[in-house]
Amino acid sequence: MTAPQAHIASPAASFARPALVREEVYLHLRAAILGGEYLPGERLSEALLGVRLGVSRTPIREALMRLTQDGLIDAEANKGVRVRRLELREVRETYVVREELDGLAAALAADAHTDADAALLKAALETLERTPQGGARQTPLDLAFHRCVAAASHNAVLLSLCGDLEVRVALIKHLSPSSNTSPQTAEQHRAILEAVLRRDPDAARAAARQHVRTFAALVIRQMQPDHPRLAQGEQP
Amino acid sequence: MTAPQAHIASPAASFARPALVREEVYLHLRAAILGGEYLPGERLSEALLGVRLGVSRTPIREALMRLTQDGLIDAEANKGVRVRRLELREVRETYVVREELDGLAAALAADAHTDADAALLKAALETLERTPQGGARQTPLDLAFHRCVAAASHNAVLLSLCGDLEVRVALIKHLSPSSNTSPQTAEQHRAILEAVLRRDPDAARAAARQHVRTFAALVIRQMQPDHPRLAQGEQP
DNA sequence: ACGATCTATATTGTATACAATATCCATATG
DNA sequence: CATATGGATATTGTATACAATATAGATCGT
Repeated sequence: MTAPQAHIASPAASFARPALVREEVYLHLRAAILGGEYLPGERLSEALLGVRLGVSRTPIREALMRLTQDGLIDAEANKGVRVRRLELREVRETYVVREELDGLAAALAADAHTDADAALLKAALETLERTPQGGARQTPLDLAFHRCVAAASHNAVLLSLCGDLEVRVALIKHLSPSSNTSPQTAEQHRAILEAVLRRDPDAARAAARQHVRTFAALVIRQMQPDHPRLAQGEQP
Repeated sequence: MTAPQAHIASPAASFARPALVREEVYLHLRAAILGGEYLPGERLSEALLGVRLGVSRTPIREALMRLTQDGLIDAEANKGVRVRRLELREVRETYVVREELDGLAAALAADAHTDADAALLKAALETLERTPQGGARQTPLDLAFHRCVAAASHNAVLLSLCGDLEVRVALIKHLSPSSNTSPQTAEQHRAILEAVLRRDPDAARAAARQHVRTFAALVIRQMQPDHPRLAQGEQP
């Protein structure tokens, strides 16, 4: 292709950062998968995606490889890739680790946060609380708050890991959007924020861990095979 | 290239699993970087690597992207990749997280390990203890022991994360190979093993965390700018 | 009718060709 | 002499071509 494709970047291609086709493809596919546009088990053909996005197979392949390492798709040699089907076991394992890492992040944030971090945290939580519950709009704001906490830890490695774990679980979040609307969620967020602001690492860690546990229980309950929301039929 | 290249797989190309060129290239480059064959800051040209390994640029590029996500190399758009230069800050941050994750792994292993895990753990530690100290041969055995602990946790997500973190720090391990030979290392390994075997999660966690702290202190000390071993001159 | 094998098709894996960007060195200019 | 500028060179980014493997359907045999 010679002419740059116009239909990848959704909001504004005007001052788009990437300029690298593979980057745009990666972001596009990631959003599409996490948004439930492609369902677990669905096969992603390189050629088809190339035609659909108006680019050659090369950047498609490179984006698919990144997504594979992200854990969003499964790749089999000579057989292409499929959107990953998260098993209950993996979700459970992920939350066990997240409880530890989010707890660490909150504890570190309590020690290390700056005034700027504090302002960001307060702003993130206020935005979140002002948003009506239950909508799909709440999920990204919830993620933003947790990312702010991780960022306030001033530990880039930890921040990166928390993000990776979050993305994986987000694979099934769009199937259980009601997780955010638990009545306990709001006050737990407050508890985390307050412990961090008062520079109490132990309380911050405990609050963050409790929050992860609550959240995990909700998500996992909805993943039970008999739960109405996703009695997802296996598609071979 | 039409003829399959023979000089990538070092030990035995006879029953090599990959069969995918990009996989072989990935493993080869990873080992080379971790082995210190390519030094931090060194530029890796796709064309040159392709010629050197006897393959085209395509699998090289794909391997380099994986290594980028692994954190072993830095990629800049239109400017290629360089072997990552680990900063003291990142090493410190990594060990803070590792202390938490290795501790968790040990605690879970104490709860969840099977008889087979126990046998593997004992074997790994015995092999490690029988190996003369100080040699480069000890590093992989040390890693193997820790991987056994993580595996005994029966948490695949955690195992994967521990591996990722380990690989990153291994970037500078070859510059400070003496870290393994600390007199405390051996007894700390024993302490972890025994706590796990007696199914004492708290003790296992404490032992693992202490071990990471000890190890981190050694590595970080050797990274100080004035330390003789690596007063590595910046190469622009 | 059922199963196996073989062939046609489609898809992935690798190689190469072309385009765009960066790098470097020589030259010119203040 | 230092700095800016221009073009030649090299390297990366993308597209396409070719090879190898897998998939599906048809044909043949029992």
